[in-house]
Amino acid sequence: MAGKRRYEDGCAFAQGLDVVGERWALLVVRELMFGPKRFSDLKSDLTGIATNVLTQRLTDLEAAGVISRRDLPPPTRGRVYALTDWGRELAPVIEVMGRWSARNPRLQFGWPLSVSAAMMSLGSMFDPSRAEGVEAALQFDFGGELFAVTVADRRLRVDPGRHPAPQVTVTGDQNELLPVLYAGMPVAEAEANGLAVEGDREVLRRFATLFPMPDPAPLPVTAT
Amino acid sequence: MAGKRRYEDGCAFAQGLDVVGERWALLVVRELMFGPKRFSDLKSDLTGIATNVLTQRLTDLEAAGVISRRDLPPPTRGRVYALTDWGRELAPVIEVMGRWSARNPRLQFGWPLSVSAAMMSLGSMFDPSRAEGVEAALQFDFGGELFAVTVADRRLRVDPGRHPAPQVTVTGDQNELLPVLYAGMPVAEAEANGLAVEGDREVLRRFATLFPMPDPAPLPVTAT
DNA sequence: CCGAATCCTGTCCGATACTG
DNA sequence: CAGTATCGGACAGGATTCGG
Repeated sequence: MAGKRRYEDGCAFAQGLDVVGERWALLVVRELMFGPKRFSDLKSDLTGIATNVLTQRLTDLEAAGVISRRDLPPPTRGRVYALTDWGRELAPVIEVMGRWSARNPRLQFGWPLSVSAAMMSLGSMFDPSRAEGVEAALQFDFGGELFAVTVADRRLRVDPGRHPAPQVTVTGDQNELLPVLYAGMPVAEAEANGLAVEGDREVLRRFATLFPMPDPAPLPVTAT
Repeated sequence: MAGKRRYEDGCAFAQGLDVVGERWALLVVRELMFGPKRFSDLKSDLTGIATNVLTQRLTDLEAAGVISRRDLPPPTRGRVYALTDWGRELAPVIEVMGRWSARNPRLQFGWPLSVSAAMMSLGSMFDPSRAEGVEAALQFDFGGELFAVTVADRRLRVDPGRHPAPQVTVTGDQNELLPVLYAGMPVAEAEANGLAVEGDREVLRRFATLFPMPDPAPLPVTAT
């Protein structure tokens, strides 16, 4: 419940911060972006979140209309949390802010990304102007979570589930793939690191050129 | 300073939240979007912020490279805070999130908007598809803060300062103009409320059709 | 075992008073 | 004008416990 600390500001943006501006809230949304999850999945994907905080966020986000909870039918007992249509419309917010954050001069590359974070980052970093004439159909399998990724008509699609006709299939840990996309690591090196690539490696290599990293912003002139 | 509570998440988006995800941070950025401001201006435009919190945010945002502080040359004693180039790139983040928030089913219209909030909302709500063939040149004067607003080539520009050749000039309180843009209030009614309109009222009337309000998202099925 | 409620502790926020 | 000092209270973080 909570005493609901709010900005009393007529600005819709500020009222949006009242809904999803609290700590962890947008990360919960990010984790649900590709489909419903259970409490324990959220807890393990959001490393560091406390159970009571997660409970609180789920309660608040449901009350606001951003997510909904559903009880699973037997035999799979349990409940899952899913974005509402309105909640799913936060995807551009996450993508645009992710793109801004890519210029963070203090960006850290050491920490791992969750599967959802890695897949959302594709939409953030995709550059349509580089996709002229590119057609690609990829399937990713990150520990059993499948994604169908398609580039066509200068657009990128990232859908949960199996791809009907992939040209290349990538299986392994998402954190082994990301250096190929964002740091120019050769595909062969990622394979040596444990990533399994089946099919047309050239499609993956070409795909990896569509996600340019922007230059980092300047650090402040720390007069400390 | 401070023990800097951080998500230790490799996701650039999450690291962006580490920079501008704290309470009030993005509202400070919003207030600086059209030019530098002094501490006391920020304090009065952000109704409800405590001075120590504002100090803390300005310190943190400067350390992160989002804003910079400059001491004014004599005779105007004092210092001002300005966005860095990287900080200015947060404009799309605020606009996209503002657009999402416009569908908030609990959106409150009672509270006033600051001048910067009102001007940022134009960029959020502008619909290019409605601006086909529209050319408009407006000047707004909100208590001495001037803005040059231009629609041309299906694009909207909102710049601080005087417009070189306005077709219509609006003077008064920004909160008297907004119902004309977002709630279909007739220009004449806003004038009766105290807004001063000089020049071609038809330009303003046409301008007001470019900012459609989306349907609110459904409220959750409160099964309390 | 999953989802959540309940401690307790530490940090951050909010409001006001005060100072260079 | 531009902050600092102070303090109560709200919220986050972590561990433990409870109910289905």
